Amino acid sequence: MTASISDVAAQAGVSVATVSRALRGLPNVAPSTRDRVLRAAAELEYVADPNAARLATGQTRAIGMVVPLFTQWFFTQCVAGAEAVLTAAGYDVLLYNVSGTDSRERFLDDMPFRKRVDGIIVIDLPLSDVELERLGASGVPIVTVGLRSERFPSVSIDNVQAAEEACRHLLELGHEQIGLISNLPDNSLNFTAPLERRQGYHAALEASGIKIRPELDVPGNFSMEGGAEAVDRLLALDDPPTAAFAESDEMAIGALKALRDLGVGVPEEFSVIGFDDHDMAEYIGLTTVFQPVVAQGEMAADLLLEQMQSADGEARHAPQVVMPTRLIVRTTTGRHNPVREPVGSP
Amino acid sequence: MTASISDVAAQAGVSVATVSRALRGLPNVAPSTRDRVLRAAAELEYVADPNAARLATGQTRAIGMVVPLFTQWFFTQCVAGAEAVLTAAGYDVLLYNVSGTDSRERFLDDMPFRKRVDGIIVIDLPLSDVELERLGASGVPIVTVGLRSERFPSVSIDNVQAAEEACRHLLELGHEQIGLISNLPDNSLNFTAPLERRQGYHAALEASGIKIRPELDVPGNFSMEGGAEAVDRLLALDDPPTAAFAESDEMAIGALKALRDLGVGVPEEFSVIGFDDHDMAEYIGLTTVFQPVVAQGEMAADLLLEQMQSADGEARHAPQVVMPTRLIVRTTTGRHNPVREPVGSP
DNA sequence: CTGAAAGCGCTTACAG
DNA sequence: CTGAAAGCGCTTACAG
Repeated sequence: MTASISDVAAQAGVSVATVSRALRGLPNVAPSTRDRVLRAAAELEYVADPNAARLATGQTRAIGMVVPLFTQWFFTQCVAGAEAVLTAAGYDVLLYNVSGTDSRERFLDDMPFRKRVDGIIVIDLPLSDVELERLGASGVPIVTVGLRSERFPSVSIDNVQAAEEACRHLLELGHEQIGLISNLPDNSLNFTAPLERRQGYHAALEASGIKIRPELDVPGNFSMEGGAEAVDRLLALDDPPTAAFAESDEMAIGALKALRDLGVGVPEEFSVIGFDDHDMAEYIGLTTVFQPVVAQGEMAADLLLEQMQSADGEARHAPQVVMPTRLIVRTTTGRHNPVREPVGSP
Repeated sequence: MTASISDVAAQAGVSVATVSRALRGLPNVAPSTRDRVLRAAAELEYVADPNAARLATGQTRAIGMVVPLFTQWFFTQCVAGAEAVLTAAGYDVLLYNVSGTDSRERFLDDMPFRKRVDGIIVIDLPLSDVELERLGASGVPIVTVGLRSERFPSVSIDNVQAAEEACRHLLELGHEQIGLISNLPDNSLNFTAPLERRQGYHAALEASGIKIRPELDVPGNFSMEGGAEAVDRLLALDDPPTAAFAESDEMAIGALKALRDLGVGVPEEFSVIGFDDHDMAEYIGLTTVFQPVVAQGEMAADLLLEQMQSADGEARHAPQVVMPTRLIVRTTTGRHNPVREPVGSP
């Protein structure tokens, strides 16, 4: 029903080989025959069947983006960045939404991207060494974002240092009891970001000679709801903190809501700092640490394209790109102000 | 390098036809040979090349999602909904990000999805009748979300009525001068939602016998930034409104920020209502009108799957699903309170 | 500069 | 229940 290459060949009075060459802009086609072919193709509204081309060449001209839970802000932004450069380079982009531990297992077992794409970008999926090895054995070029490994090129940020900077900001404002709002209690998916950010939190406190109180480390599930619950928990403590570092802006926003509901003034009575610089952070006045998200996606796509070029042949080197972060102070953090202490206390 | 069907056939000692049947679970394969084939496939880590299957069957088992600007909340949620049902049904999902008028033209001209997918879901891309006809002529099943037409199945909401309800809420609170924060000044992409929501705004005011003041209708670009600018504009008016209806929550959030910066109390001095029930609306206390976004995506996927079933054959009927919305009152709207009027004025 | 032909890896009547 | 063979629509040496 729809035109194939032989229809075009017939219409133009040439062979299919010539049509193929002419349409793809290959050299060694007489200008006049190229014209004839182009005209015939246009008349027939011909589009080449990519599947036939894929079969013949072994290249799919498609790449897969694997993300856990792509409705989260970080992932959508990152995918958008990658998508833009991939599309510009003429690639189709396939979405693999790998959320939950079972779909994760299935993905790793089946590796459904094989023979479907020329490469994949894995965003923030934590992978053990043997899992990395398995993926690598599939033969498809991979770049990871968030996760660093020797095995594949990656793009990420320095979570430890960024988190440390966030906490130092709180310390400099005079806070000593600082809550940490982190991931799920079990971190069943084993994300690395929470681990590293926690490490930065510890480093900052220790550098200030402040004792770590484990009860100040509460789960926030990387969601707004979780952030709100975390605050409830922190403020129910006997000796509650005066500030909190939330490992994502979404959790910070949840925290802010809980504080509002509780009637706790921000930042007069409690300071909150987030992580990401979510689009909304500016509008909410949230102090946070900025990370370039779209740019990480773009960079990942660049790395993948590059890696696919040199896929066969020369020794693989796997560049590890670390992008800069920076503290952005807005209005949810302020000086520690022991207004609630009994007047006249030491 | 990677195993093909004939490798499996050799390993199992059967023909490729039998391998094909066995692996796809077709009937008429002896249990013992099926076992043998399965074992051989597992040993060789065989995966069928989908491109070959596509070529042979003419079915791609892939569907395309075309979205303008998918970093916006609405689109990501909607895509997530559709993606989940499509993936569950065994389809690959391709992303077509059609943002900007030029990429829109290119998309409509080339229809790059032809021969690549079995169907597409078009989210909120406004299309003229001739454009719809062109898309339809491509022969690929289509369902639209947001846009209603006789031509294709669609899922949408009643924007007019929903917007009317939002404005009625403001009117019932005593507001008479109500700003409308809408799309771009030119609406160059010709989205239908802003048109319909504006219509609802007009209807509500007219029903209350309130005169429409065109200067209260300001562009907000469906972004937070635009929402903030819109408020600046409204409050610079000689006779400023006391409330505003923003056609999206993102614009409403921008508006809220501008009001905060201006030191205008919400809702004591100014009320704001949004549209969408964005994930964050609850956390911000934003009064808004809820629309089911993920569910619209899911429904679109269901309709598409259904439509693809009956693609050839019986007369096409194009169901138009309209999903319910509802007002959610939170804390950004309140009674009109003419506190700023000079005391003792009539 | 151009064409005939093989081949990519599947699926699917058609026979048996 | 199974196999031989044609065919899907391209690309790519190989000849000329």
